Amino acid sequence: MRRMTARPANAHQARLLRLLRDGGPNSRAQLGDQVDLSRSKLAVEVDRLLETELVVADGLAASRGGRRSHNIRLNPHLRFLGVDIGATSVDVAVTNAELEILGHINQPMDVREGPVAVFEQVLAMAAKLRASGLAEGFDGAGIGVPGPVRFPEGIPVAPPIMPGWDGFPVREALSQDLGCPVMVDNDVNLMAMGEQHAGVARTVADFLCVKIGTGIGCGIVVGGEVHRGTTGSAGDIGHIQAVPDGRPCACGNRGCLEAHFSGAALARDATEAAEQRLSAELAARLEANGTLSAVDVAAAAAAGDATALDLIREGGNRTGQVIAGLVSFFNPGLVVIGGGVTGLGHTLLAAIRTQVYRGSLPLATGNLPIVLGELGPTAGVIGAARLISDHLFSPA
Amino acid sequence: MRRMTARPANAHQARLLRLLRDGGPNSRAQLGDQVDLSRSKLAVEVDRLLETELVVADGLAASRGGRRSHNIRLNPHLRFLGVDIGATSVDVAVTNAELEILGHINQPMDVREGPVAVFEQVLAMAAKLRASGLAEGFDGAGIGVPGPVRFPEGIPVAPPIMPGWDGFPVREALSQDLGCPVMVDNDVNLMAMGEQHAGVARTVADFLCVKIGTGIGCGIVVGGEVHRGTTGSAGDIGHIQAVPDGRPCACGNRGCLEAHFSGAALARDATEAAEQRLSAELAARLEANGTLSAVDVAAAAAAGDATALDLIREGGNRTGQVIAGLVSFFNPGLVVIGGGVTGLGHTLLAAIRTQVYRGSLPLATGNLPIVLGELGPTAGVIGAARLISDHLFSPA
DNA sequence: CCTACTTTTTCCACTCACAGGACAAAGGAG
DNA sequence: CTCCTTTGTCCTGTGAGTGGAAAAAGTAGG
Repeated sequence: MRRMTARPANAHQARLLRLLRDGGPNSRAQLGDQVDLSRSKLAVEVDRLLETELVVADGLAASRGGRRSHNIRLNPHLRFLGVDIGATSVDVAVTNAELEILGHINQPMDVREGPVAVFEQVLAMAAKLRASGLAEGFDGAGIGVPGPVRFPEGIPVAPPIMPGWDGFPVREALSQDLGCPVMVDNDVNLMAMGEQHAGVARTVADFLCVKIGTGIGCGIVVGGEVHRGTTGSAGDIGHIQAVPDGRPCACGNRGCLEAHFSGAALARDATEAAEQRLSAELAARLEANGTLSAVDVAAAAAAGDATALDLIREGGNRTGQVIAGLVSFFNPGLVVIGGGVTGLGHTLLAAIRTQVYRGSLPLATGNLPIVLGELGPTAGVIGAARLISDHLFSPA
Repeated sequence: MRRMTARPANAHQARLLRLLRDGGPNSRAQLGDQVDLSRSKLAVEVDRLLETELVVADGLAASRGGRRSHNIRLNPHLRFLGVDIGATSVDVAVTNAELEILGHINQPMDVREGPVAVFEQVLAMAAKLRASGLAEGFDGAGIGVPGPVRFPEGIPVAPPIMPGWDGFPVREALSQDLGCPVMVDNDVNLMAMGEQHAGVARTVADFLCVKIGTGIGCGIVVGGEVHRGTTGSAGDIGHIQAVPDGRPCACGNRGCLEAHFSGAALARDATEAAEQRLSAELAARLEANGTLSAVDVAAAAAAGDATALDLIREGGNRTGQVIAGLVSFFNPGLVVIGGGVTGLGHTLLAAIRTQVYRGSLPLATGNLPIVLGELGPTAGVIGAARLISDHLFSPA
C-alpha cells in the first residue's frame, strides 16, 4: 500500500493532528472548542487534511443537544515503528497514529555486536510484525539507542557501552532501509516521552525520568520538551560520583553511581553475596541458573531474603542521594523511576524517596511525587513513536 | 516627565525593540537585514514605534554604497531600575533602554531586617540616583532577591536566609511605590541573565551560572530561557550534599556544599585557622580588623599564604565535585562562576576546573569552557534591567 | 406529527496583514 | 555630469482569517 507522505501545511494543521493523536477521534465541533479558530477557518483546514488523507471522516458523533457533528480521526492505516535498543535486548513495536501499540516483540540482543548486526535483527523483527498483518508499511520510525546521540543528525556519539556505534549514521541508514522518515534519540529520553504521552507524566511540564537498567540515565523534560544538552549527553547521571573513593568504574573514575547500583552492579553484588554464602536464597538461585540477575534479586527480596533486601536498599539509597541533588538543582514537578530494575518495586522506591525527602529542601520536595513508571517495557517504544510523530506532525 | 507607558503592539515590534536593545542604534536598512519582513511592512512597524515614542530617529547612518539610511534608536529617555538585594548588601543601578549602566550604588544592608526596611533603603537609593539627574522617573524595575521566588506573582517563598520575606508581595508593593512595572526574580537567575546579555554567555543557549557569595546558587539557562523550576527553587545547589557526614548546616542536614564553601563558610574557616595560629597572615588580619571575610582570604592567598590557598583549593574542590555532577546531568555549553568569592580568582577556578574535567565524561567536558563572570557586581543589576525589559518589550 | 429551540455546517462578504513591484529620493564612483 | 546602487514610499494584489446569515440536522415537548 502507498504510504502517507503528506505533512501538515501549517501550524494549524499540525495542532489538529496532535490533538487527534493525543485525544483520539474527535468531532469537528470538539476540535473547534480546543483550538482558537473561527468555524470557517477550522472547516477549511479540516477539509485540507481530509484531502491529504492524513485524517478521515469517521461517522457521526453523539449529539450535544442539537445537530450531530461529524467525527474526524487520524487515518487508521497510518503506522509508526518504535524501536528501543537496550544493552542486552531490543524492543520493536508497531503503533497506529494514536500511538496505541498494535504489536510488540522483545528479543535478546547484544548491542556490542555493532550497528550492522543489530539493525539486521531489528529489520527482521519489523518485517515479522509487518508480515503478521499489523502494517503494510511504515510511515515513520523512532529509534532509541542506549547512549548519547547528536540529535539533529541522528548519529550516536562516543557511546561508552556501544563500541562500533560512534558516528554510525543511524538515521540515514534506517531511513533508507525502511523507506520512511526516521528520528533517533537516547533511549532514556524516549522513555521520558513515553511516560509523558501515555504514562504518569501526562500533565507535568517539568519532570525527571530516571531509568535504571544495565546502566543509569535520566530523561530531562523542561516545559514539555526534552532537554538533550549541548552534545546530546544530558541526563548521563550514571557517572556522577555517589561514593567518594568507591568502587572503580569502567569510565576510569571511582564511586560512580553506575558502579554501585544498576542492573549490572546488582547482578555482580548478588553473585558475590551468593558465593560468600551470605544468602541461602541467592546461593540457591545461582546454583540453579549458573548466573544471577536483577530479576533473581527481586525474587529473593520478595521471598524475604535479608541480603537481597539490603542490596536493594543500599542501591536505592545511593540513587536517592544523587536524585536528591538533581531535585535541588532542577526542582521538577515529578520524578519517574523506570527501567529494568523497577521489578524491585516498593523497597527500591521507599529507599529513593527517603533519601530525596531527607536530602532536598522542603520547598523542592513539598509537593513532589516520586513514582514508578506506568508503562514498563512499552515506555520506550511509545516514546519512539511519539518522537517520530512529533516530527511528522509539525509544519513541513 | 511623563513616563513611557506604551508597549509593542505585536511580535514584530517586540522583535525590533529587542534588536535595538541588544544591538544599539541601527539603521532601518540594517534592521531589515535582521528581521524577515518586507520593506513596506518594516516601515509601517517602525513608524508605529516612532509614534508611540518607544524609539526615536537618530540622524543618518553611514552609506553602504547608495542612499544613506536613517538611524533608529530606543528612546534615550527610557530608564530602567535594576535592584540586586544580597544577603549583606544591596546594589541599585539605573540603565538606559540599551541596558547600559548610567549610575550604580552599592550599600551594606542586612536582608534579615525584613522587606519593609530593605525597600525603604532601596527607594532612598533610587531617589538618590534620580536626584543626581540620571533619570526623571523609571519605566520599569527588576528586583533580585536572595531566595526562591514565585515568579509569575513576584513573591518570595520560604526563603531560608530571609525571615519575614515569605509571602511579601514584592512585585505589587514596589510597583506601587515606584509607579512603574516591576518584575522579581532570584538574584542568581538575574546574574545569569546579566552574563547572557552583556557578559561571557552572549552566544550560548544552554549554560550554568554558579554564584558563590554568602550562599551558593546556580542559574540555569535552557534554550536561552531561565529555568526556574516548579516552585521557583531551581538552582538551589547550596544544600546538595558535598561531604558525607560533613559539617552541620543551617538547613538541618550535614555536609551541604554551602556549609563547606561559601562566603560565610570561608570566613568561618579562616577565623578558625587564624585562631589556631595556622596562618600568620590570617592571624594578623584578624588582629587588625577584628573579623575575617572572603576578601581577607583572597588577600592572604595573593600574598602566598599556604593556609589561605588550601582553604580556597579545598572549597574549589568541593564546589567542583558538585558542578561535575551538574555538568554530567545538564550538559551545558558553558559554566560561569561568579559572585563575591570570585576575588579568589585563578586558584578557585583551577580547583573547580580540575574536578569537573576529572569527574565528568569527556563528551560533556570536551568543549566546555569554565570561566569567571565578566561583569562582577554589575551582573545582577544588568540582569534585573534585562528582566524587566524582556517583560516590557514583549507583546502586550 | 408538528412546532420551537439548539447545535452544527456551509456560504459569503469583509477586514487585515503582508509581499512585492514601480518609482522617487539620495548618495557614490568615475 | 552621468550611471549605478541603495533606501524609502506608494500602491495594488493575494491570501489568511473573522463573523454574520442561513441552511441543515438534530432534540424536546405538545
